[in-house]
Amino acid sequence: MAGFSELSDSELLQAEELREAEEPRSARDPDGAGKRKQAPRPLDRYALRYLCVTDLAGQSWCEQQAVFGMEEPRPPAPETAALLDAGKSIHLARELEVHDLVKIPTTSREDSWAIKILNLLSMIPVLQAVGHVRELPVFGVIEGVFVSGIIDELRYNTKGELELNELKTRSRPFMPGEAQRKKDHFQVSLYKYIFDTMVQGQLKPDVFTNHIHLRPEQPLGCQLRKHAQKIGFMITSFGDLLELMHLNLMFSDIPGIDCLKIEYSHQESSVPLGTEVVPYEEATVKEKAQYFLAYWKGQREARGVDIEEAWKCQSCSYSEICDWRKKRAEGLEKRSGPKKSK
DNA sequence: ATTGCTGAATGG
Repeated sequence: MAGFSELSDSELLQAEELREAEEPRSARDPDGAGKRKQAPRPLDRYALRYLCVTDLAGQSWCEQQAVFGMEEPRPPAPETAALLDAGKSIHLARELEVHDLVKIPTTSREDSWAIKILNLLSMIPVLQAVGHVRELPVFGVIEGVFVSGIIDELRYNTKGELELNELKTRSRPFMPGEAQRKKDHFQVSLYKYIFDTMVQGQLKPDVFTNHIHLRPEQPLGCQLRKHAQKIGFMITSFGDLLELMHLNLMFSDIPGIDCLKIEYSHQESSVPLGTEVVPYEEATVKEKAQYFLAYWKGQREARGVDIEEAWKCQSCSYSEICDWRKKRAEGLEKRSGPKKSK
């Protein structure tokens, strides 16, 4: 509590958790009413109005796993959970080095989205003045799908370039394998893609109303308005904020990201393991995004990993219900040929 | 919509 009460001019707003009673998914459609004409696209089936950057990155690891994660979320295995927790607290500690967290009560969906947008807007002048921010939110539309994410760290380096830095902490003291690096490269490339389009002024107010179905006329909560005012935004409705956001991004004079870096470090010893400079290939990023989003738009079936990456299944909590894995095993059996002839 | 609708990322 005490840690969160200090206010500074660079603070991160946080939606105060208000959990409502959860409704089981099965109770939503008690079947029978509407006859199915066509299978809905996965986005609609899971009632997803947007995807996160890490959802797409997760697809790069194993698409089938990412899909299971949406249809029946399961907690990770205990030892993985410990790893994630360790990673989380390291990230939080780093975040607190640069700004405080402030809890803001919310009463509407517009309020919670307003918090994310205010966080973004409040970080732009800090980036320009201090030259360094952490946990910067990004929003954009890729292939017609709204995508949201948070950039770990953004700074102007000694060369004056705008540099993205993503910290990855590891349990074992060496660099990750190819599959993991590929996933991480895609993750940071997506951040750049979204960030660049955002500062080009492409994040228009109607993106939030059309894709997320937020109401511009919705008045923002009192505490939220007070806070917005403190960081220089006089707003009453959510639409006011959207207009301000668009103008701010258009005229903020922020360049695109020049340089993408991933820093791997050992969790226990915090020994740096290596830094990867990720070459940004826009065409490749677009292609991959298009391929992964095609699944969510119902344009193709989900795929699991190929036999070469079957080792991933060992750390997957869905391995025993995965048909892709089963079919792959069956196919392998067939191909292994007539070993025993009677 | 009758009603209702998600912090993202954490690591492998």
